[in-house]
Amino acid sequence: MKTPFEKTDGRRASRPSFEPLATHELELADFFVRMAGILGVPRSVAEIYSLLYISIKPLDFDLIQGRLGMSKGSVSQGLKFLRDQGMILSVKEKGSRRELWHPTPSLATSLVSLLRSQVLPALEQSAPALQRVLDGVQSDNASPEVLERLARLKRWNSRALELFPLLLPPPTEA
Amino acid sequence: MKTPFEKTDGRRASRPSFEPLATHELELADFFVRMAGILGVPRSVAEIYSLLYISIKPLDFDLIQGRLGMSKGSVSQGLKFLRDQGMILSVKEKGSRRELWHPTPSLATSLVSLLRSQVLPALEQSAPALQRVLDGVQSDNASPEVLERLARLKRWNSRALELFPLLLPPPTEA
DNA sequence: ACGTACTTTCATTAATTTTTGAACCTACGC
DNA sequence: GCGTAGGTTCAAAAATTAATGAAAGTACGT
Repeated sequence: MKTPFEKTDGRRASRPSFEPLATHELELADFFVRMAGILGVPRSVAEIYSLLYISIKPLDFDLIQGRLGMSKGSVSQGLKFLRDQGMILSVKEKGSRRELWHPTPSLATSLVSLLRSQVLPALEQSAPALQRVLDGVQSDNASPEVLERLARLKRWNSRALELFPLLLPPPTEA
Repeated sequence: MKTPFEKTDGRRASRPSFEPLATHELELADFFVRMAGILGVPRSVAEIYSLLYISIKPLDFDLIQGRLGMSKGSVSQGLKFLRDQGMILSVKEKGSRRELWHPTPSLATSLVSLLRSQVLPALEQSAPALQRVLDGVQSDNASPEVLERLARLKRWNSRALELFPLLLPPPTEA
């Protein structure tokens, strides 16, 4: 029987201990947490990304969990989110089934995909809705001012919808 | 003595009744709520703005509260938020101390101010933090790759910080 | 200058979001 | 093929954020 993480003093098999985060690691995490907050991404996800971002080598599940002191569930969900957004990639050492995670080369691309996934659906749903609002107002108590406001809103929405695919091409790259 | 809102049946002075929202009003509210959600602005605030946006004339506190069916506190805080962001303005009919609210002419300007208030503080705090992270990593276990990543991050941050005031001039206009 | 119409404040409650962890998969190395 | 390392799920708990409303200002019309 194998004790998975033998302490170096050899006294007893126990849960492995991980380095607590260093000052600069905490500070980078802060940065990512703040930025993520603006986009409504939970702190745990930002912390995971931050750790991978500042790490020399790809990191495995247990190390992430251990160093950040978070639950298995959070690590699993956080990695899933980052993976789905194309923000991280995994490699495997051969002979091990364990995945090792590292950030994708382009953070820019990642952020763009994140924005896209947040904003595009809202824009898309809005186009027909705004038209219906315009119709509703017209049959109602139409005032030139309000009509103009709403028309402008609709124009914006259309333009944004056209521009988006140009600025932020859908996932096609490594 | 004046009963401010006499019911039409004339039986008793009671709390006034307000029109429930029409379909197109609900739909516009939906739109604003969704957009606001992206920026982390609470639903109640978006609803208030939406109502003012689709209204022909400036609206008073009680009408907003009544038609949206929300508490005094929420209306007060919502109006405060929108006012602070420069998204709404008030007028007064003379002889009344009641404020009547309407959206500022430029929604573009408003949104920009909103973004500014969310993003700028984060960017500002980050600049020195990122420098400290770089220093920390250098003294630590410096790897060219990680250094490059962090340097790039810092460059981004600086550029964003420079660009922001150009794109989004601080509140100076009507 | 008073009284009250109108608004704000803020402690409490409600709603929502995030995290946890134990049970449950699943596929790989043996 | 079996046993388990490695990971996922998801219902429940914890944390965070938003809404409420009674009490407390404030300033305006008289």
